[in-house]
Amino acid sequence: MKRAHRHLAEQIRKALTDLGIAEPRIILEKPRDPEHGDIATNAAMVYCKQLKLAPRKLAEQLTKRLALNPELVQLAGVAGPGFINFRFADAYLQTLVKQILESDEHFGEGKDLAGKKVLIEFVSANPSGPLNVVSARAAAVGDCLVRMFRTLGATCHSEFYVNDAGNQVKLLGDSVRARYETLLGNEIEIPEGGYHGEYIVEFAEQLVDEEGDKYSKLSAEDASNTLGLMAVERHVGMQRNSLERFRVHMDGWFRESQLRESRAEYAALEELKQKGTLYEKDGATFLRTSEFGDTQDWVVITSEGRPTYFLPDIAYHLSKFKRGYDIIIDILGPDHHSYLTKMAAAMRALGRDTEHLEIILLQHITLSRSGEPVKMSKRAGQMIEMNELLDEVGCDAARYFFLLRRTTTQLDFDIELAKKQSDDNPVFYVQYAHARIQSIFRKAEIELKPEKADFSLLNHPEELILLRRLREFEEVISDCVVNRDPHAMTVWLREVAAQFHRFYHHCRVITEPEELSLARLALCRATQTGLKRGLSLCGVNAPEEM
RNA sequence: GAGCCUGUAGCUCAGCUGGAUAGAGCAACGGCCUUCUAAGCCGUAGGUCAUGGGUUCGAAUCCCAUCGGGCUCGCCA
Repeated sequence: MKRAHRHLAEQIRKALTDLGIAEPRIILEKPRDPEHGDIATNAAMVYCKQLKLAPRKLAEQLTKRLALNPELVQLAGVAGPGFINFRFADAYLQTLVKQILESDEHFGEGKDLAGKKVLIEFVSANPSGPLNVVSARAAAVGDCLVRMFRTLGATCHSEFYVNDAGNQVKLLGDSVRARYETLLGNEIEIPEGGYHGEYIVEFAEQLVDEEGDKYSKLSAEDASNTLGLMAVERHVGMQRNSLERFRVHMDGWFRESQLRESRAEYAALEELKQKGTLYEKDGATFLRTSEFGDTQDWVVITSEGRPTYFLPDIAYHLSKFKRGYDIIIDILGPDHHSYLTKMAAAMRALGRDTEHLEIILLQHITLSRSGEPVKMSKRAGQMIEMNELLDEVGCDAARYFFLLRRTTTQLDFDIELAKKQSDDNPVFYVQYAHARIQSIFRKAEIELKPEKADFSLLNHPEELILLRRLREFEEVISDCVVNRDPHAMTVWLREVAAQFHRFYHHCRVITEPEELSLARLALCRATQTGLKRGLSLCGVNAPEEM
């Protein structure tokens, strides 16, 4: 669907070469003002100095040398400081309908990243409780990126890292045991830094109901260990369920405990030692991260001889490198920004090429109701669970809202707006366009026969604008993947929906003559395919009725 | 003190790998339903792109400084 662009680039390159420019770099862009055309090149401004010509003069000379295929693009003139503008041929745009109908559910698929292996790690919440809304944005963004990478042909693996080892599991076990014993009449305090959530109480109640005082008979340490591991499994299960409900499937659940069983963290430590990047100070072992781009060194083994969390994390990332991915992406919260330089430094210390390691710092969300902020505090246990959000606004609205902003900006999620079934709710606006198209098909008593349709009848300005939008779909996917940010898809969806509504208003679909109806029905189907595919990349349903 | 993100219309934000007269959605105001879903469409109004410098043919976009907002700087995870 880039035939016109390829053709233009080729012609401009040839013209520049003829004028004596060796290996010119051609930039084609979309003019901001559609009046100027569909495609523009700044080639004349870039190369005018080299050829000692005024930019407009060079532009004139270039246009004379272009042998354009009128079925694809037409010259729209030289304008401004020296832009050369082009316009798509109507015939070219009209053939897109046929292409989209033929691609159908594969519309947008490409091969740009064929053969590439990509790993995206996201959410990776601690198994200390159910998922809360803080993880939901990462789930939505991460999953969309996975879908988009795959659409461009990459092999993409989604992964959740489970911190099911170390100190916090002990704290979790102690917290469960405290609740459990208290229920049995033997009051025990929840330890400092322990977990106070209601879900711990529920778990303890369940244990008492089903297994009585079984765990009281164990030593305190054994009971804590056992209960801690049981709680971890329970929470991982809850988290998996929440994610599946959110239409997020993780291909892998990487367990820290397994890393530790194979003593991978010590293997990594040994490797660091061999590279001469470790040193002892005050009884602790430090990694010289400052020599590899960080502002300071970090402890990997405490003076008590325990690994810090950093060491297994290094081992985990080393495993990512060893698994042979071309692109490794971590999606983390903004509070982990120090992690970026820290982990990259550690990988460099191990001689790894960190060009392949990318960390997306996804900014926080705030919740509000009709503009009033909703207070959330992890400490005070006022954290809203992901399931509660899904209960209240549903999966479609939740996923779409989390994609509405760039990953680098904070996002305010208005719960009341997400629930509203009206035009100020962006997800309904787009879904409505899709449903509206379906209702046309319900009404039309003509069978869609694209092979017989005469697409040259689609020459109303609103039809041609709609076609221009649909043509952009592949570019939008590509932009999202390149920028590692799916939000542009929501912008495109809104624009396609808006243009469809405009078309709908100006052009009657079910009409006379029948040839025109057929062509317009085909355009409707193509639009519907675009909306459906775009929504699907966002993980949002495209309803046929609303 | 050091670092990361951010500042564009009344509100929420696009545009940021430099291009032409800075856009959209809400909210406001005025129109459009005997016709395929009015959950829609059309129009009006709304701007010191935080501020000051720099880079160049050209800066909301890149660089520097200043100011405002959010976050982080542990031998916790």
